[in-house]
Order: sequence, then C-alpha cells, then structure tokens
Amino acid sequence: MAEVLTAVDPEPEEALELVETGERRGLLCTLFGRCRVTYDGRASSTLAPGDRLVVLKPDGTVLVHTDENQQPVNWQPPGCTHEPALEDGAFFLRSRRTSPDERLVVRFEHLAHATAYNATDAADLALSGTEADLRQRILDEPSLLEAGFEPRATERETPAGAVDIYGTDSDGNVVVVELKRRRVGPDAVGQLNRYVEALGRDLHAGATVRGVLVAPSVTDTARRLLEERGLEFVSLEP
Amino acid sequence: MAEVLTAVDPEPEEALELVETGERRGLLCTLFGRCRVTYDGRASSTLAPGDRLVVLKPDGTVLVHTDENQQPVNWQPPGCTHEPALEDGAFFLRSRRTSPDERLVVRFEHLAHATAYNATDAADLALSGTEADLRQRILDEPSLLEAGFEPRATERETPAGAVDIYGTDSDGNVVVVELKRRRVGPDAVGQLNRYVEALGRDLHAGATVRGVLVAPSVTDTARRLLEERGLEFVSLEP
DNA sequence: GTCTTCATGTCGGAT
DNA sequence: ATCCGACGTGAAGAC
Repeated sequence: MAEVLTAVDPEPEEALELVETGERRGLLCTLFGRCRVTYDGRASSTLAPGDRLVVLKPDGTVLVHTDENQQPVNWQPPGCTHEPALEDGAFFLRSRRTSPDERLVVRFEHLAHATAYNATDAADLALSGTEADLRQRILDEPSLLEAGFEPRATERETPAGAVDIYGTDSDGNVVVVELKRRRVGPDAVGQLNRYVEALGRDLHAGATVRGVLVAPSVTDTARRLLEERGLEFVSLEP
Repeated sequence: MAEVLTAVDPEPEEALELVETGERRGLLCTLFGRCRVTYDGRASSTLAPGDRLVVLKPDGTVLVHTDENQQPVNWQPPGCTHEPALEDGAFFLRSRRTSPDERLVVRFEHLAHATAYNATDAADLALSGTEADLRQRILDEPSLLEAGFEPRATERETPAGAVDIYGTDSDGNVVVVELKRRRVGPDAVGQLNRYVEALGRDLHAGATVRGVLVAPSVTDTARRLLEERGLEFVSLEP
C-alpha cells in the first residue's frame, strides 16, 4: 500500500526531516510554497519569488513547476544529488550534477506543504503509433511505399548516419527511405539528402540512389527542397 | 498566503470534490495513488497499474509522473479540459484536447493523497547563456567572428528560413552566420547550407555567399559535412 | 563517455 | 491556424 508522509505549513526543520527521510527511503517528495530559484550550469537563470510545486524523485530528478505550462520552469535531470538544508532559518533545496557541473538552488520563503510518497511502479508504457511502428508496417507490406519495393535492411549505417530503411526498387536501384511520424519540414529533407549523398559515394559509380521521404505530409518549403534535391515523397499515416 | 487543501487516503467522492473545487478556483492539484493510464491521440499508449503522482494545472496541463525520469510517463498539454468523475466507485480523471483530438484517462484503483494548491506566481524566468545571448555578443563585437565582419541584419528572411546573422566580410562578400549554443552535429550544417543556397539564388549571380557556423565545437561528421559544402566553422562559447 | 536521432517532444514568435 | 527553429531540450540505442 502506498505510504504517505505529509505536513501542512511545516517548519523548515520539519520539511528538512521529511526530505531527508524521503531520500533515505527512496521516496518521491513534493514541496509547495513560495520560493526563489537559481540555476547555473550549461546556462544560468534566476526566478523571483512565487508559489511553485517542487518534485523530488528518488532517482535524483528535481522539477520546479509553476501553475502553468507543461514543462517545469527549472529542473535537474536524474542522477543529481538532493541536498536539503536549513540556512538562516529557511529551507533550502540544493541539487548538484557533475559532468556537466550544474547546480540548482530552491530557497523557500514559506513552505505550505511537504509530502513524501512511497511509489512502487513496475509497469512499462506500451506506446504505439511511433516511427518504429510505421517502419514495421512498410516492412510487412513494402508495396505501401511503391510496387516492387524490396526492403534489404533497416538502420543501415552510412558515413552520414543510419538509414531508416534501405532497399531496392523494381529496376534494381537503391532506395533510401526516411520515415517521419508527422508532417515534416526542411530538416527531414536535409537528413534524407545526407543519406542519399553518402550512399551515392559509397556505392560503385553509376548506381542510382533514390531518396524517399515517408510521412503524413510535408510543408511547402520541404516540398520545394525535395524537388531541388531530386528526392521523392510518399504520404503515409503512422 | 498560499492555501492548501489536502486529503490523505481520500474516498473517491472526496477526491472528486477536491479536484472540482480546484478547477473552479484555478488551483494546482496533485493526486497520488495506484492507477492505470491510457492515452489516445497523435499516438496511443497504455500503462498498467502502478503508483504515480498526477499533477493538474489550472491551464489544463496534466502530468503523470512515476518515481523515475525527468519526463512524465503520460501527459496532456495546456488547454485541455480536466474531467474528474466517479465510475463504479472509482475516481477517474479524464482530459480532453481538441485539434488534435487527444484523450488521457487516469483510473485510480487507490488514492493515497489529494491536494489543491493556490499558486500565485507573477515571476518570469531570467535565463542567460542562450543562443540570443551569443548573438548579442557577436553583434557587440563582430571581430569575435573574424576581423572585418560587419553584421547587417539578424533574423533575415530567406525562402529557406530566417538567418541568425547576415553580414559582410572585409572583401564585401555576403556572410551567413548560424549560431548554436552547444556542440553541433550534422543537422546544423544542413540548416546553414539551406540558408547559403537560398541566398545564393536570391542575390545577383556571381555574388559569393560564405556560410559560417558558430558553436562551441562540432562533431567529426559535422566537420566533414562542412568541408564538403564549403562552409566554415568558428568556435565560440555561449 | 560521445554520437545520432526520435519525441504524443514543448515552446515562442512570426505570418 | 501553420510554419519554423530553439531548447539548460530529454531519452534511447549504438559504438
């Protein structure tokens, strides 16, 4: 049964003990209250006082969430060390990362709530509709790309990176397929073009290498780039 | 002062009332307990029962966090409608999005904790060390790029997109600068190349357009691509 | 570790 | 609304 430690309007000492207990026992902790946040590492940031929800995960993750946006306003990734502390009577949460060296400091002016949760979760997310699923569909039914297409390899390595699907067409030409699960812009065309160029150099001179972008749709700019590069497009939903 | 509503081991009815109150009053709510999650929209997913922290923001965001990873295992973006409900005696949280149509359902088998927080936060994050800061440094001191460089425009539009910095060198050649705040791979080279090509077509024939990638460093593959495309690299930390 | 690419990417700004 | 690119992108897989 999921265990819950909770403290409303905790004294800083109380919050400290709760977070230290959480860390010792591998709990998921949350703090809510008025705080300032500073970050320094790959970039630097400061955040003036405001009410935020801070989440501490046993894997070292820190999330600082405001009342809006999906993304945290500040964070630390897994692998960081939580360093809760009292200073001048206030509760501080520090988080340190090495390689790259990055520090996050959350200084609470007021703590409204602190909790620690014992979370057990063995389940894996089962996700479908990814690019890998789109690839499998084409491998199962190559004619979705075009009649006569024969897949030869997936993730085939080239000097420019791995090709999603590598195959041949009914004329024996090499076909490079780049898959995207959603509408694509210019970047995907550049990616496909790199693969086609790389394979054109690799294969014996004279071999024709076709590049086919597979996606639900393309933007105008991307379509223009495809034409300039002599590349093709096939529309497929993921 | 930040207000806190909280309920340990709430009955489903209690949790429903708390979340409904939170929604009415624009509160940030959290739920912790054993739940299953299904998502259907741009992709689809299912998640077997486990203990998770669910965060509901007044802007419509939903986050489902497990005890590990920085990213939520499931989520809905801002703008969605929270739809808490009781069904067969269990607490359900549904979230609906339109355009694209996406649904998230969290079904709680057991609720260990529910909270609602009144969060007021007017502060904006002050972030430095971004690409915009790197650009300003070059505008302030163009010789960081090379002696004689003269910036003429930022975000100059081309058919292929906006150029970070557009300028001229000491010989009067056009210079296209693409900035990256971190080590770059092949993608950034493709981006720069698109701009150079687009400007080469735009400008009168015979004009030389140089492309310069500015970043802390480049990968080997990217360096090779730069050479193939006749593009240049200048190392600058953000 | 580095490199490369995917992502239900998210987010902001411009058109 | 779509398009485009930045992001302290994060996360996974390959090497």
